[in-house]
Amino acid sequence: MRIGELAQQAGVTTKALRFYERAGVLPEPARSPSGYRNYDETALSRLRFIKGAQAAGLTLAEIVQIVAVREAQGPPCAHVVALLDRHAVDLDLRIAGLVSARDDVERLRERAAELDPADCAADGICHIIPTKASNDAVAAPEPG
Amino acid sequence: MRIGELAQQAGVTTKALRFYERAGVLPEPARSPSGYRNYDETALSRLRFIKGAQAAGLTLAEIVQIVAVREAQGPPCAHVVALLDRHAVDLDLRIAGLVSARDDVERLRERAAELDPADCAADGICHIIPTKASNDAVAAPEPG
DNA sequence: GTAGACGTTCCAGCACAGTGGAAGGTCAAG
DNA sequence: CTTGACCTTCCACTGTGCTGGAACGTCTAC
Repeated sequence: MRIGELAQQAGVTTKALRFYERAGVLPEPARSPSGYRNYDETALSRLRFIKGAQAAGLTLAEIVQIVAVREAQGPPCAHVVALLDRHAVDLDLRIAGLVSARDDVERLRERAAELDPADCAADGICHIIPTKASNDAVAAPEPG
Repeated sequence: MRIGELAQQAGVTTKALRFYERAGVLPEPARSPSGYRNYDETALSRLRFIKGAQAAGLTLAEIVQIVAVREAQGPPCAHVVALLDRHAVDLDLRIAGLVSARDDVERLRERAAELDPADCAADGICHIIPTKASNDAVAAPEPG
């Protein structure tokens, strides 16, 4: 199976396949005498695994790890669960960060509604955006 | 005011200051005869604005826009509000994406608890990760 | 024999906000 | 006069997952 055929069946580009090979997630295939890559069936199931793992949010580096564990010591399930756990924590952190950022933006928009553009001093560029001096006004909108 | 002094007062590195200048968020300062940058007071308030805008999640490119609008047509409040709106939408999208990814990971962990590593076939690498053929098992865990 | 559709390699770039380092100029103090 | 702290410029690199293109080889069909 040539690279273009595999690419089509797997729904990726040939560029991506060569990239996967260099990244170590896809094993180096056999070559024809003229140097063309010659893939077998296992390449397709490997690619399916890669896509599934990516859909689960794993990076290529992590997929390399999983494949290595599988090849070194059999079923990598424990490793995969640990990876998923770490990702869950990471996702929670990032979600919390984004939610907090979203809240900040919301507060800024409320602040904007109360301010008059005419009061906007030139050296502050825009009075909607709090500078360090007035930062606590955003962190605690209603101190009293 | 020399660059090191400004950097210290603003709480950034001199590298960052030169980077801001090249990015266009910080205006080019006057130079001493020997080529040293010579900042005035406005640089500090500009930096405070930059930090505030970054804290609000705006990119340097957007900050450049805001500054340009301010200098071209006065208070950029409407522009800033539009930017904040766009960021709110963007944040919502990204939060939704991450939450969905988090749910996927959670489902995968539940699936892992039900599976026995002994059943893990080699060509799938790890049966916790669903391949395309069994994808709907994850999308709809309880079809019936 | 030649056109065109494939294949190969390597190098560069994207977005983002900087950081690190090299090679050299400047300034104040001792 | 020299040391050391500071300044200047420019180029490369970080992380992530590819993509685009150049320059060239190969295979198939007409």
